[in-house]
Amino acid sequence: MNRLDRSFFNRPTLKVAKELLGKVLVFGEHQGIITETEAYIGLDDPASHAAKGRTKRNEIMFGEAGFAYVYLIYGMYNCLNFVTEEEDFPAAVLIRGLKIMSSPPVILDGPGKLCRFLGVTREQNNTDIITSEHFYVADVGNFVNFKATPRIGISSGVDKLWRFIVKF
DNA sequence: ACCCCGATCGTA
DNA sequence: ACGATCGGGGTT
Repeated sequence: MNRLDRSFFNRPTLKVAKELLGKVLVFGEHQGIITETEAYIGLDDPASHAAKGRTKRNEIMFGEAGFAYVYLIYGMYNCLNFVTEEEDFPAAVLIRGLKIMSSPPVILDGPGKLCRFLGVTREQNNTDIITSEHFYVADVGNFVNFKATPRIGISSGVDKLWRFIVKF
């Protein structure tokens, strides 16, 4: 497995979000192809948790690239992100879709479903994806086409086409 | 202490 | 179309 290093994540978030498509997410016994991502970028992105500055919850987004940002949404669901870009610039990529290559394959179309299946919870918040033994992303040479759309479930920043989804 | 609401999902 | 469910963050 050609595991992604910190320099992959320490780049412009739109590049990282697009290039994560087709990569393999490994979490313990589970692994799957990333099929859908969203970018959340900087203090000026109104849809980002970091839009109103640093807080206890979002401070991980201000940290070093290559760490997991996991938060609870709607009191029930966990969402998995990977922090991108330089320290002190808040940005992350939300992992929204995964295809588990079992037989038959399992399609996980949604950030909450994906975390529930994998068993990702807030215990994984702040995990270093670059050095963790059981939690990382690998490049297996998959090439994918994708399309860009507005992000899902947000009420501002709808003009930005920062959701990326593989085309079959 | 209180209130509003959210990067969702399953059911109707 | 709507309810579940609860913590984050702002306000009193």
